[in-house]
Amino acid sequence: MCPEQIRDHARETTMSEHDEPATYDVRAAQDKWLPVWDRLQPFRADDDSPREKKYALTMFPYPSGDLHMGHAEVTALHDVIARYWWQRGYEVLNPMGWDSFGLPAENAAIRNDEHPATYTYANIETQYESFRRYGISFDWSRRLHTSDPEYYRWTQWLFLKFRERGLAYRKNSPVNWCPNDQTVLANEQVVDGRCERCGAEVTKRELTQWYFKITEYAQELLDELDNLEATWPARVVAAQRNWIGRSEGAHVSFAIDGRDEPVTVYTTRPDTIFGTTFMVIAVDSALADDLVTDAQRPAFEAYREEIRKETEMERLSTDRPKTGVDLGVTATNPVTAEQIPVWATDYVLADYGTGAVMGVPGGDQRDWEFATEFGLPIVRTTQTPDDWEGEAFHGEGPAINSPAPGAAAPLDINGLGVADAKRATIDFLEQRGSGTGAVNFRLRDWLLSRQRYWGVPIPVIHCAKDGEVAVPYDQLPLELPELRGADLKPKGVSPLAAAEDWVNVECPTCGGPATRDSDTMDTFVDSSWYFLRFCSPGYTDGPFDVAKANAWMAADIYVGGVEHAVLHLLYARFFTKVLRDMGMLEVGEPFAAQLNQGFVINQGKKMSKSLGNGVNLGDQLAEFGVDAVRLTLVFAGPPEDDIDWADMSPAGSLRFLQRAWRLSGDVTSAVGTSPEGGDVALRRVTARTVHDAAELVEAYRFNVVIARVMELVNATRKAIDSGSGPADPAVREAAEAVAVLLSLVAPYTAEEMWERLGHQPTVARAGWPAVDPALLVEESVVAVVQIQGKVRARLEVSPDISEADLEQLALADADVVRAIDGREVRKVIVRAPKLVNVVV
RNA sequence: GCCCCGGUAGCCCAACGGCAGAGGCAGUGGUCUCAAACACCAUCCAGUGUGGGUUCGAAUCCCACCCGGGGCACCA
Repeated sequence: MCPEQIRDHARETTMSEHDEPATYDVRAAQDKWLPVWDRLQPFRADDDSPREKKYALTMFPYPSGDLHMGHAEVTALHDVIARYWWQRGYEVLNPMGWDSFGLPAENAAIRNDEHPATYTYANIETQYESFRRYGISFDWSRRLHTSDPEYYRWTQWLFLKFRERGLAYRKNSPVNWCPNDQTVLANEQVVDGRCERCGAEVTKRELTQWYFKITEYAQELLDELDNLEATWPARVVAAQRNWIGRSEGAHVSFAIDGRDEPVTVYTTRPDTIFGTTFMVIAVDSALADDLVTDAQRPAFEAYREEIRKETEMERLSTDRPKTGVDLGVTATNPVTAEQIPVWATDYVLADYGTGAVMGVPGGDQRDWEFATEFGLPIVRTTQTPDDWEGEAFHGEGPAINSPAPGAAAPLDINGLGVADAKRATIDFLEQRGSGTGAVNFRLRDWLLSRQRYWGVPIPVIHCAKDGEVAVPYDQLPLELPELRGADLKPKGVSPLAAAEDWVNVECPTCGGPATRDSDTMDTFVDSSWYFLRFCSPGYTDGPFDVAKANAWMAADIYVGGVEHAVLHLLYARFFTKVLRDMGMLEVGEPFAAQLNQGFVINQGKKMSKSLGNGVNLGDQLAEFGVDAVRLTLVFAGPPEDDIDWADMSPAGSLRFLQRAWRLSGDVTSAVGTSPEGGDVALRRVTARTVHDAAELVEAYRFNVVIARVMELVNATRKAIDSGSGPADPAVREAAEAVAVLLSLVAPYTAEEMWERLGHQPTVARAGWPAVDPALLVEESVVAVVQIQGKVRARLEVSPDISEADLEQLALADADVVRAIDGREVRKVIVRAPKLVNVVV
């Protein structure tokens, strides 16, 4: 298609014979209503409103370039809910801001030899203008940016408060390192051994870093998911449960030959302890280093060196042979008193449990492979099923060899099922003082230090004499030094460390020479509390006004991408719980309900530059207008499903909007005319549509709402053209309902309709149409008569017909009599007023 | 391997355990036009992934399997 042939749908205005425009000018409408809305400020949330409050939250974006299809989809869906609440008479808080710290700005700054703020704030302005034209009902007076000093001042304040409570601490440990971005990564940011952001293979480094003690809240974070199950997407709840990864088992102490301290292992299967034929320790743990004998040290260190060179990718591949080194010491099985060898290996993780595991090859496949590799004995402790052909068996079955036949042991669990055997073993260990029941979590503490510039400086000073010293609260915000371009190039240490004027300071305690912490915070810290700041964005006496936060929180809906299922959502939940424990919040969960939108894809594939299948939002908006694009995204299907743009028809959406708009021009009755006495059939459709639309919006079934509005438009069109005519007050009632319902998704079209119907702006605050309950009851319904489940007749009956009357009527019907054909009626099921089923 | 979600016309999607179709896209036929595009009007189209079960009656509930999407995974 050559460019001249591309039709300009949005601008097109055709005239009918009566000089009555058949379509309205989409672009002119956009230009016309934006200033009106600016003047009316219909979506400004009033903290002191007597109306019931609703908090409609959608994930704030990172300012990279202009808005794209993904932003368009999530905000269009979100806006249906926010605008619906306004129409229903709630006071709605619907704020927006930017998550404006982060790596892309820093990389752009290096590329262009400029300050990251230049890129950041230019993009924010671009996105802000696009959002405005896109007509989302945001309260712009509450706009915030996490990179503003007046915002990150409070991020630093919260960090210091967390630190005072022992929830922010430094420790030295092997951490995930992205060699490309030259910074550490949280566990959550490593996906399949690669950096979530850039895809580089992640390696390990031994570093001293800041952590948030999220593990202290692991149990509560898990427990509260039960209460969120009804209102959060199942996949998010499942993902968080998986990530927290609670397991129940026992700590068991093994005495070590020639060492005072025993070694404690964590196991989920204490009942298999009789099958423990060796012990394995994480090779990269301090414990392994401590246990190894002088004779074995050279072999151990060589092995450890070999392992350190591996990337995460290599370590995670499960199909390679097991490796390890004998540490040269022996441990004593506390139940059998047997001496077993102690090995170091890389298949045991240093930072989970105790970093040491009892090797039970009969019950654990990894141990089986290790035992096979090194010729260690294998003892089964659970009876395998008759048809078992596998190796290690971890299923249900009676305990065997516990103890082995003929062997003497102070404990005997033979014959017990797994659960009973576990309990008996733990009881025994507890009595002996060599073990205890224990719970473990997969969740690790949250590594928050980043060796980059464009983030929140960690407000701590390191002094040779006083150690870690907090920057005094009255010196916050601790602002970033002015660095740009080449200063920001990744060097493996934070660029802040090289800013000598900034990093060298006097110790606040002793006045001696000291240095600032040169790392910045993970940007997930910024987004863990922004929804609280929105409740009082200008507040200067704390991160937020406690009374206002308590008035608005929790958010009644949080709309956003499922890619944040564990990261952001888990961190935000953690922050909320800590703030509650600090007495600053009443709620312990930030998001009462949640909705995840799907992706916008094209031709069955994710949009990408390399595939060349990207759909540009700006082009779509220019061609079809804001309303048609929004309508297309909302109508496409259930919100959580992916939308394939190739299957969609924004032109069809625009056609529908024009059809709807045309109704408003056809209405001839005066504004304010009572619908009483209007065509009852149409009034019923209107009432039913308005009534059902409310339920459908609340169930997030926006696509069905649109379908129902289309039906209403069709019914109204018919009434005008071939029914009661344009002067019927029922037609006005219907057209006005269409305008209000459309205001949830097509604000410009709805406003045009509302004006043409003789009303003042803005339709967005017109209020939900009143529904006469009498109109929801049908005058007559069609009852279906089935013979053997097949429909044989239809009867028009009153909706409140009795079952007996309906049965009688059905059996008397000529078609029914013919269908029964003299056979004996064995049973008649009657479901008045809809159905009769005759069984013969 | 374990756990979640989903399979309905050519396509996107509807359907309190009760007539499989609400809406849209595409298609087809008309109206308009010198002709076409746009627009408008009309119309065609499946028995619900497979196999069992429960029920008077199953797209819907239960079981198994297949396919697709997602989460966790050397976490002891």
